[in-house]
Formats: sequence, C-alpha cells, structure tokens
Amino acid sequence: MSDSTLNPAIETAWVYLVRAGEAVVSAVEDDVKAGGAPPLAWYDVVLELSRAGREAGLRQNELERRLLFKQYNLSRLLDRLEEAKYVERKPCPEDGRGYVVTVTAAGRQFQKRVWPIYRAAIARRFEGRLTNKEAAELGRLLKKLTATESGAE
Amino acid sequence: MSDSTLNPAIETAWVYLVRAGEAVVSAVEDDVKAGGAPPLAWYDVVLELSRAGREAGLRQNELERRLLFKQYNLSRLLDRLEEAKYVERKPCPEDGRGYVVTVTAAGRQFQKRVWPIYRAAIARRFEGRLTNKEAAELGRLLKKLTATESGAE
DNA sequence: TCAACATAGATGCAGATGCATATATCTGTC
DNA sequence: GACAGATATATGCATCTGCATCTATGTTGA
Repeated sequence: MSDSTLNPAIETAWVYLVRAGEAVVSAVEDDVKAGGAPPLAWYDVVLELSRAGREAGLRQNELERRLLFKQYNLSRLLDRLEEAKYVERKPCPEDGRGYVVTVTAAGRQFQKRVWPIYRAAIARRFEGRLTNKEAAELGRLLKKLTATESGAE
Repeated sequence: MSDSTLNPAIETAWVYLVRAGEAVVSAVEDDVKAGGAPPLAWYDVVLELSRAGREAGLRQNELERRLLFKQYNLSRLLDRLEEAKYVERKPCPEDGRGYVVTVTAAGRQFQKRVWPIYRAAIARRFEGRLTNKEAAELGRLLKKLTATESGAE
C-alpha cells in the first residue's frame, strides 16, 4: 500500500471508472441534448424534490448531501432552475440562514416530460453491454465505493 | 424497454455510476491538488505518451481515442501541457493536417514525481471499501460498459 | 449579552468545457 | 488537376466549474 505500485485490480477499476464514468455520462448527455432536454442534473434535482414532497421540499444542504453536489454548484444550478420556474426557494422558518427548495408544477411537468428521454438514453447505454445481473452487481459495487467512511480507513 | 420504467438494476447502476464517478474522481482530485499536483488528466496524457515511447509519440487523434477525450478538450489540454513544457507537438510528416505529440524529459520527471501522489489518493479511496476481488469485478463490468458497440444494439 | 466560532448559502474571478464553426490538408472521382 | 467530400486540429463564445471569500445567521460559553 505504500509500495510504488497500485494493486492491479484497483488500477483497472480506477481507470475504467474514470473513463466509463465520463464516456457513459457523456454519451447519455448527448442523447439527452439531442432530445432537446437540459442536462441530467436538472432532472436529478427536480426528481429528488418531487420525492421529498411538493409541499415539504428540501433544504439546500440536504439536497447537496443526497445528490453529492458541491455547495457552489448546487447554488448556481438552483439559480438556473429557479429562473426556469421549475423550483422555488423560500426562506426557512427554522433557520434564518437557510432556504427550503420546492418543486413547482412546471417542474413536475418538466420531470415527466424528460423522463422518457433520459430513460431511453440510459437504457440504450446499458442494454447489450451488461446483463441485468451484471448491472445489479455493478450498482452494488459502486454503492460500496461511494459509501462514506465508516469502519475502515 | 419501451416501458415507462427503467430496469431497477440498470437504474441503480446508473445512479451510482454518476455519483460514484463524480464523487470518487472528485475526492481523488482533491487529494491530488492538496499534494500540489495538476489535474489527473495531465498524468493520463503524459503516461500514455511515455508508453508510446519517447521518440514515437502519438497522433492527437490516437490519444483522443485511447483516453476517450473529446477533440477540443484534448486540443486545449495539450496547449497547457505544451506551455508547461511537458509535451511537444511536431507536425506529422505523413499527414500535413496532423501533429505527433511526444513527452519531454520534463514531462517524464513530472510523471514520476506525481505518480506517488496519485497512487496514494486512488488507493485511499478503494481500500477499506472494496476487496481486491470486488475491485477486479468492478473493473471488468465497467470495461464492458465502456466497450464500443459491437454485436449488440 | 457579547465574543468566538460554526454553519448556510452566495458570488467575483479565473480556468475549463461544450458547441459550433473555421482552417488546412487529404482522398477519391471525373 | 479540379472539385466534392472527409478528416485533423484549432478557436470564438457562452456556459459551467473551482476556489476563495463574503455575508448573514446560528450556537456556545464565560
């Protein structure tokens, strides 16, 4: 581990994580744009807010945490979404520093409208490359890799 | 497949691919920056050029293909690397449109200098989260996912 | 109740990316 | 050997990202 070589299994996983991550996301984004829809991140935010409930919404910091966005990126993404009228920011009654973000009716419409485009783009990328079983395993492994520090270090 | 729902295994894999991809790369990049080294992409290019041989080098389009970079991104990345004196672009004798890119001595030094930083950052992210066996399986699956269209579609 | 520090979020500026298109060269065809 | 694509690379412009820092509010403890 403080050897000058990286475990080959880790190295391969790393290389393909970077490339698959970028290439696959980029391919899906291209499909999505060809379908005239905004970037995937828009969908992620609106979906997460819909799940949280139209009334309840979420605090920005909670959205950040759930979607693993950086603070300043989310801040600006919300500016754009707000400008598009897909979300609203309301001052948080319990914490004067914060905002509660909720999805608007237009946001929900947007979500429903673009989902077929996203779904097709994603499916197109996985089908023919991985079996369902493999996809499940991939998901499991990536989830472990994403997990925050817990027992180990 | 033209159903309105995405296969759950694919959906999970997709979600974690996007998040793990971004979060893991971003965590490693942070470590790398904390160590005072330039972005990972610099290393990738220099390494690939070193492997190709100091004399031989590679055409830009070949680098593009191997590293899955977009044409304009590579073009500009090479501008920066050239400015840093880590690589050189020489007109290609066989094709007047193209360039052959080679790594310089300084580029090799750079490569050797930052590798320990990169290696440690990557290892730190995998160790304690995935076993070697799991890392190997992850690599295998990602590789399949990255593969270009072949039999299926 | 005030100082000291922590947290939520926004923002100016520099650098990177995406998109569309430009320029130069190459290849084939008539 | 000229014209119609195709290919290799670069680039202007707008958007997005990263970094550092700012403002405002919250929390704690003497």
